[in-house]
Amino acid sequence: MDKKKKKAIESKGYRVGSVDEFLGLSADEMEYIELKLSLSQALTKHRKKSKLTQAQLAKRLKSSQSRVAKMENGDPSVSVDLLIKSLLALGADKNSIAKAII
Amino acid sequence: MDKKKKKAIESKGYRVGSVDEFLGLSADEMEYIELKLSLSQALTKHRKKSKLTQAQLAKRLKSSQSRVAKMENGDPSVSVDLLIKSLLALGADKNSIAKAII
DNA sequence: TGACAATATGTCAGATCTGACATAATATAA
DNA sequence: TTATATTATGTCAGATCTGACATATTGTCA
Repeated sequence: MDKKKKKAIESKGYRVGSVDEFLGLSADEMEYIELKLSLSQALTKHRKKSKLTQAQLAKRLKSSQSRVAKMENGDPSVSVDLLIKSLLALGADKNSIAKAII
Repeated sequence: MDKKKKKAIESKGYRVGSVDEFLGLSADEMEYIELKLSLSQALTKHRKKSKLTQAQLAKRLKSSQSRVAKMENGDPSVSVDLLIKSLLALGADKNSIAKAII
C-alpha cells in the first residue's frame, strides 16, 4: 500500500457509516476511497505532464492552489465530481479517466 | 442521441459556465454530463439485474425513491459521488464502473 | 376500464463541498 | 546556509447536494 493511499484511508476526516471493518470503513467505503485516490493520482500525473504548478492549474480551473493540493492528496473534502471536472479540464478523455480508476 | 442523453443535456437545470457552445455548454461540461449519464444508465442496469424496485434500492442505500429516480435520470442535483457509491452498493466493482464510463 | 405498483417531478431544511484566504511545511537553487 | 518556489494544512462563508416528503405520471394486470 503506497503512501498516499495509506494517508487517505487513515484520515480521520472521512465520515463513515455503521458497518465496522478495517479502521471502521466498510468494503464499499474502502472501494470508494481507493477509486477517488486513483483519480487524485491521475490528476497529479496529468498536471505534471502539462508542466503546470498547482497554482497555475488552480487558475485554469477557477479554483485555488489549496484546493488543487487537496484534490491531489485525496482529501475527504474533495468530491469525485471535482476530480473528474478537473481531469477533463486538463484534456483527459473518458478513456483515460476510465483507465485511471481500474 | 438517445432519449435520456437528450433530456439531460436539454435540462435547464445545469448551471453552466461562460464558454458558449451548443446549448450554452462547453465541451468539458458536455463530456462531464455524458459521463454522469453513463453512470446513471449503469445504475438502472444494475438495479434491474438485482430485481429491485427504486424503492427497494433506496432503502438499501438509506435514501429515497425519488432520489433513486433522479439518479437514474441524470438529474443535475445528483453527484457522481452518489452514483458511484450507489453502484458499489449494488455490487459493481471498479472494472464495471470503468467500463460504464467509456 | 379501475385499482395498484412503479417511476417521475417539485420543494426544502440540513448536510456536504467549494473557493478563498492565511500560514505552515517542503523542495529547489544559489 | 538563505531565498524563493511549490506544495500542504486549517478554517469558514457561501454554494451545492441530499434525504425526505408530497404529489403527479406512467406502467401493469385483471
